[in-house]
Amino acid sequence: MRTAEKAALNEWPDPREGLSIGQLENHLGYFLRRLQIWVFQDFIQTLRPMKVRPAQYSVLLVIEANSGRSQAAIGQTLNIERARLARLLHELERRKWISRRASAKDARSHSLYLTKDGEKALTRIKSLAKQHEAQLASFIGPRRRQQLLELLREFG
Amino acid sequence: MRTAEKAALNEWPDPREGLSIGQLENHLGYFLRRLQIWVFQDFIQTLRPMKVRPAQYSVLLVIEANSGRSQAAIGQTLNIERARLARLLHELERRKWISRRASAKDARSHSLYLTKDGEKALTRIKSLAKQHEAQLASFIGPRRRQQLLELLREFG
DNA sequence: GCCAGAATGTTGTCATTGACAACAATTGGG
DNA sequence: CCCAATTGTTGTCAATGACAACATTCTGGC
Repeated sequence: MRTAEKAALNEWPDPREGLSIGQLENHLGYFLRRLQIWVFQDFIQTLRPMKVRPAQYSVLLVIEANSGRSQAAIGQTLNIERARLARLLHELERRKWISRRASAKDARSHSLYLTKDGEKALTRIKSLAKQHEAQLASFIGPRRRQQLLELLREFG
Repeated sequence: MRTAEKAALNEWPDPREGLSIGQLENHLGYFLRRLQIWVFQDFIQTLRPMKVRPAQYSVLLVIEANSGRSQAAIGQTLNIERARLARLLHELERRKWISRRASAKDARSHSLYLTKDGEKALTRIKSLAKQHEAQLASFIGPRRRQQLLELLREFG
């Protein structure tokens, strides 16, 4: 029997801290969350010079890739609720990284754009994000990172 | 070029909502978080009859697997901060699922045990958790679930 | 063209979570 | 014995998700 199978059947107490995690061993959500927390904390640390958090970063990238779209469209793409996105955008606007113009087609909605400042900031931000992704690769192994990415990408 | 590679290079706009997620396509953390949110929401929904949330569930399983250990030990195992764990345990104690006794060895610490009620509840809870895990497998595919579990387990 | 219902963005509120600090009681090393 | 560290508790703050109410605007059926 291989190592992974033994662990899956929980034949060993996990030696870490001397405590076993019991049947958590078989819950994908547990491990998913642990890694996700590690990744986000590393992201936040690495991007600290620009004071950008993951949600803000995702909004900036989606605006960059879809210039002029509405808040509703951005929010649906990222699964960010209207109210929360409105407040996120206020902050990005306060920092002069994005601008919102009244849409020509629909007076209810705002078209979102990166400003020149925003583009400049995003260049630096992407460079830090790249560094973060490299740290992640070195933590979990570049090959495993790639495998995980491919397995997960199909549910975006 | 294969589909995954095309997507990785962002040659297509993602047709969902008509918007592209831009360079998020290459961020493991983004996909990790999306799936993690799906998993936790399904867990919370499925366990609603018992009103148990993921953190509570993980604490119950670890106490079950490590009867009599201290809050500090449980907290370190699950990466739950002291203050938060204290409040989690108050709630579980209020529901009469766990008991805390003064430790014989160290008067500062509390030994944690499941009560009879707790064991009974945990049986039902585990059955719902099993149902949740089956739903997850049918959502992402049993094979992919197993692959992800094995890839992630090495960082518990 | 008109009106009811839907969509859009804004603001307010609430519950959960993570992080941190302060504190009392207790332990352990020197 | 004394001082630093540990344990558990409580309080506070910031970030987040969820939800409701609201004004404005659009859309579809008539």
